[in-house]
Amino acid sequence: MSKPAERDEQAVGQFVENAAMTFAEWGFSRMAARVLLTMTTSDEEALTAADLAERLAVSPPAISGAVRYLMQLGIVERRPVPGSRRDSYRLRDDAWYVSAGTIGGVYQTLADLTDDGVRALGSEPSPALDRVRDMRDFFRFVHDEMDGLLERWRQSKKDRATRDRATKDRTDS
Amino acid sequence: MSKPAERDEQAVGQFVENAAMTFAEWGFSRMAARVLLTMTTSDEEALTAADLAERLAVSPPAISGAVRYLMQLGIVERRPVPGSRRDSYRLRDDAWYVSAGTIGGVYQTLADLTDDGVRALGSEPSPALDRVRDMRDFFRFVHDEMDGLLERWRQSKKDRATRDRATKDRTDS
DNA sequence: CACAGCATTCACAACATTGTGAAGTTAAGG
DNA sequence: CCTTAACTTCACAATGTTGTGAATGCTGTG
Repeated sequence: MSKPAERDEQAVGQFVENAAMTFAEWGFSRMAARVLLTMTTSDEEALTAADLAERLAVSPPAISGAVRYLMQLGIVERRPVPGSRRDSYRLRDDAWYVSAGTIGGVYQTLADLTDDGVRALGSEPSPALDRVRDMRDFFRFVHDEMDGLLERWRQSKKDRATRDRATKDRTDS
Repeated sequence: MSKPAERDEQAVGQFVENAAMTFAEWGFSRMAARVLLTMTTSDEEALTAADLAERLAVSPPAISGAVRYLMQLGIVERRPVPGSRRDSYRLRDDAWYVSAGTIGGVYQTLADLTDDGVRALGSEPSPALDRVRDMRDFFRFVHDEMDGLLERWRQSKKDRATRDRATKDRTDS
């Protein structure tokens, strides 16, 4: 058995920044993305605002805004630290599942919005009406598919967990 | 039978701007979104850059950048106008299908990026490793699901078209 | 082959975004 | 009840983004 590779702190930092920037390009708040990735890559169960501020070398207000954003998306939970005035922040176990659901809600918004467009175009047949109806239907379709997709993801994750546990059990024996 | 509702130009304009802004919030280039929606809601098969510039009250360079963006995503096609030096731009029929595929590619990028994170964390078991692996698997999963989802959309659209044609045929008879 | 008509590129200016420092607010502990 | 430690709000400054006008390049046509 080869010796296990160790955590490469510099590479982890690069990954955090790279992934955060890719998220940001997608409309995700930049600082929130950096906070999210920092939390994802740290072994601590929960981090305080001060921890995050230090690791990212930014000021507390920046953290304040970022965690509010993340909490609104349901990705992060706030917990008071017993015996201290600090709050700590913890990633929800099902963070990706939840955030995907939230993001999926955008398709509903888009579908509703597009329905306004359908109405604005009148009932007379026209190429524009065809296109906008198609657009609306597409958004509705994707929204409807989202539920099934997330359910399959959860199932797939559960299967993997079961398999891994079985492997571990064999190893233990 | 009630008289058919007519196209409400003002409402259409509002829809264009609303939808464009929603797209923009999602990382879509603002002007590109306005161009896309304008094309979607116009009855003409194709529009020239000048048409677009006039309808949106912006300068030609803005259109230039926007259509390049849209062409890169495979949403729009450029066609020379016969008998003129102008180019015209046309929405692809399968615009939503194609663009969704392109956007789906982001999940591949994210999965690859996250795989770097997995490597950076080393092979020693740790909470961080679990989380980042989970993240990578999620992106992979969504990417893999995308194909099936788009196939189902295409099928659903085809079914609808068939049904509509049947309805029309009955009406015609 | 020169000109006319578009599209594009470039530098810039207006605008929006985002993180900082300082002041304000809340709550725990002496 | 006052002090202190944390989080938050606010105004501002730095920065990045985005569309404009002027200049440039390209292409078809007479």
